[in-house]
Amino acid sequence: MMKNHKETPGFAWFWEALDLYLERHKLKQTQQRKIIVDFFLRINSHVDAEELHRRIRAEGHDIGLATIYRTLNLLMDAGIVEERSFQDGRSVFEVASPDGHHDHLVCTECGLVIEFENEGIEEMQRAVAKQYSINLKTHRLDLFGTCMDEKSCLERREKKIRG
Amino acid sequence: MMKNHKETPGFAWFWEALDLYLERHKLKQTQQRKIIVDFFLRINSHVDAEELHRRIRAEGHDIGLATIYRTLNLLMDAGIVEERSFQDGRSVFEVASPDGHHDHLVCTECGLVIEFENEGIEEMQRAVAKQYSINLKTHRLDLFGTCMDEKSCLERREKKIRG
DNA sequence: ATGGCTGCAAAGTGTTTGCAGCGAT
DNA sequence: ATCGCTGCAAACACTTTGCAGCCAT
Repeated sequence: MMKNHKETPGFAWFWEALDLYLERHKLKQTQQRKIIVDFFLRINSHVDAEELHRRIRAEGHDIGLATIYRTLNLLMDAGIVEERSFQDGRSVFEVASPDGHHDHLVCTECGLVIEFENEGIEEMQRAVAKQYSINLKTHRLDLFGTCMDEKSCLERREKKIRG
Repeated sequence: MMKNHKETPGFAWFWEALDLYLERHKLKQTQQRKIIVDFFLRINSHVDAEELHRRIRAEGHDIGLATIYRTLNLLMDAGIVEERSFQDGRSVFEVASPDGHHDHLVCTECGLVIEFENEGIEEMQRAVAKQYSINLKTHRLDLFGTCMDEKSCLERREKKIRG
């Protein structure tokens, strides 16, 4: 059973939601899915499909990139993963927060992503939409800048280059 | 000379900026560029490269899609056009507003794009960035919803389907 | 006549899909 | 024994690039 995973503490709800989704849709629990989800949760930050694939292969698992994409899409269908596109072309994926929407601060130097919520901004967005006669459904707010802490920023950048 | 265009009133500054850029970079003023810019300015809303190409061909001009892309990239290098990506995959282009940044309201039904500025939101963004120790450089805010005026929304949708 | 520009086709991205065989139920 | 799942390669959609000839300067 997928329920007997040993990794990714704190994400029991995620595994349970996945189990439920698979069961309801008569889908199967495979080794590949288990591994992909495990790695995804352990990284637990905004990863793209190829990065995830690379890390999984790096530990000796022979899983195809297509399967990574298929699994991420399945997790999105299950509503427990969300897709974002910060820099053009590449999508990154994150665990969906069950308690609502958040926006992102992205460091353009080191790639650090910080999630934040700000009710004040959201309220002003609703006002703007109303002003222009639009029924606001969703929004996307990304703030781009650079880390004030240059030391840790540089470290992250180097770590990324080294792979 | 490109200066002697008869179309796109109100965009003299755009043509002048383009002339200046071409001159400074020892680039040439060609028929194709003239036509592409003319169509782009006349559409004067958020178009993607293929849509622009389609409209230009529809009026009998034999210009390649690659040239459309190359010209749009040139206009971006010149700083008078900006690229946006609302719905994934496709980039849309708009005339850069010389007087600063603006954000977008997008109708997910008819594709209508409304530009707006809101200093209050921008100020709160700066506060958020500071709070998380990020030097804010730029941001991207897109509000997605549907038109309250369903009639004109439907009209735009139908017009789009008819081509 | 020089050297940038064009159209075409080919190559490049990131992502999806068809298929034959594999594996979970 | 089903029937979903996987890896692979091919297909996709959007964009860029190499090339031989064209055209603005």
